[in-house]
Amino acid sequence: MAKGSVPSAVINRLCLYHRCLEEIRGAEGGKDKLNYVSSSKIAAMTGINPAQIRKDLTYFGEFGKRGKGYPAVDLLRELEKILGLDRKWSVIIAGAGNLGKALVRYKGFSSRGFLIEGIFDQDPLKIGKKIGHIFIYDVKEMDKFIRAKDIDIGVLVVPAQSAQEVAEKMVEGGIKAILNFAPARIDLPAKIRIHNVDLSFEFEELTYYLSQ
Amino acid sequence: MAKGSVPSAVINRLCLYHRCLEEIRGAEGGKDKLNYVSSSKIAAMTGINPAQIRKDLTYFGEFGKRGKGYPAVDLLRELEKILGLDRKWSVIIAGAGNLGKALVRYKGFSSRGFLIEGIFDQDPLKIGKKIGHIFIYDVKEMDKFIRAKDIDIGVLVVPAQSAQEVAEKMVEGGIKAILNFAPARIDLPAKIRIHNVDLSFEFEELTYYLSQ
DNA sequence: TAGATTGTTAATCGATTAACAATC
DNA sequence: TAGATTGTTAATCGATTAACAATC
Repeated sequence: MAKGSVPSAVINRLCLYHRCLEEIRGAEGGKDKLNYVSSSKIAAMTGINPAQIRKDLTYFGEFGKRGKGYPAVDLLRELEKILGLDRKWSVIIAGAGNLGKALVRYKGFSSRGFLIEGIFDQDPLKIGKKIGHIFIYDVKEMDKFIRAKDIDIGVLVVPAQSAQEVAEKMVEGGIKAILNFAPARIDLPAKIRIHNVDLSFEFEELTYYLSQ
Repeated sequence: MAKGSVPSAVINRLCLYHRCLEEIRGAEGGKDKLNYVSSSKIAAMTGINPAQIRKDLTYFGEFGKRGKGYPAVDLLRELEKILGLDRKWSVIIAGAGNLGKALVRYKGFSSRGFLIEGIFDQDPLKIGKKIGHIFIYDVKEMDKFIRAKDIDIGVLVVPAQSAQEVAEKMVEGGIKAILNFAPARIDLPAKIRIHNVDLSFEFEELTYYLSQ
C-alpha cells in the first residue's frame, strides 16, 4: 500500500490525524458530507507542522485537492483503511490479573474492530471463570485456541519472568502480533510484530523531568 | 545536571540501561561489587548501538574507565539519581474505573518510590470506598488534597470528555506532572509536564503492520 | 607493554520543515 | 482571474554511528 518503508513516527501521527478527523465528524454531526479540511486546520488541532501532515499522507496516496484541502470523510475512510481499522481483529489476552481485567473492559476495544475471544491464565482458581462475558482458559490450551480461532493479536499482561515463555506459546499457535505490557524484553522470530508498552518507563521519564 | 538539553529518546534509553543493570545485579546476586560492565555488553543485552550508549551517558558525566568499562553498581546508582529514582514521589489517581484500579495495584509502583496517596472519582457510589488500602475521595476535593499533601504526579484515567477539566483541577492544586491515559489531547500551561499513554494508538499501530 | 574500552569527533543517515510550482 | 492549498523539492536540522586518540 505505502510506497517504500514508512517511519513508525508517521504511523503514530496517522493515528492522531484519524482521531482528529473523527472529532471533526462528530462536531459537524455528519451533515455536510463534502466538507474539506486543510493541512493547516489539522495542524492547528494536533500541533503537527502542516508540511509534515501533507508529507505523511503522500506516503499512501494523493488524497487532497489543491486550493481546497482534503475531503474530510474520504480522508477519514482512507486512514481507516491504512491503519487496518476497516475490519475486525481477533485478540486474546494472556494474564487475568488487574491489568488484564482492565483491558478486557477497555472501551477503546469494542468501539474499534477488536474482538476479545479469550483470556488465558495458569491459576486454577481463575480458569473457568469469566471477566465480563469473556471466559478464562488454561494457558496450556492457548496455542490450540489461537490456531483454531485464527487469532491475530496477543496481549501479554503476565509477570516479567513468564513473558518470554508465554510469548513463545503464542507464536507456536501462529499469532501474528503481540502487544507486550510485561516489563521484559522478548526475543521472537522477526516476522512476529511486537510492541512494548512499558508503564514503569512512563513514570521514570516523568520523574526524570521533575528532577531537573 | 545534564549539559544542555537531552533528547527524550535518550531518557527512554536510560530507563532501558537502568533495567539492564538491575538485571545484571540480580544475576550476580550482588556479590562482586566492583564488576565492570562494558558498553558492548549493555549493547548485546539491549540491542542499542554501543557508541549510542556511551554518548547517552556522557550527557550526564564520565562514568566509565577506559580499558575497563563502567563500574556496574555505581552506574546503576548514577542512573537512579538521573532518573529521579533515588527518592519518593507522591501520586494521585483520578478515575476509579478498571484501569485506575489496575494502576493502584500495579507492582511497578511500590517497588519504585511511587506512593499512591489517594484516588479521586465523581461517582458517589465509589467515594468513601477503598481500592486495596487506598481511599477514594470526591474529585471536588482533589485540588485541596494535592496542595495539602504536596502531590507530585497525577495520573489521569478518566473518560476523554472530562480529561481536560480534571487535568485543570490538578493544575489548580499545584500538580507538577500528569500521566494521561485518557484518549484526549490536553492543553495546560507549559510548565506542567504531560505524558500521554494512548492504548488505542498501540493497537492501531499494530493493525497497520498486520494490514501490510 | 599489549589489549581493551572509553569519551569524542567527524561522517552519515534520516526526519522535519520552508519554499514554491502546480492547480483547484 | 485571484486566492488558497496541495504535492514535492531542496534546505535544514538533529540523531545515529563509525572511527580513533586517549588511557586504563
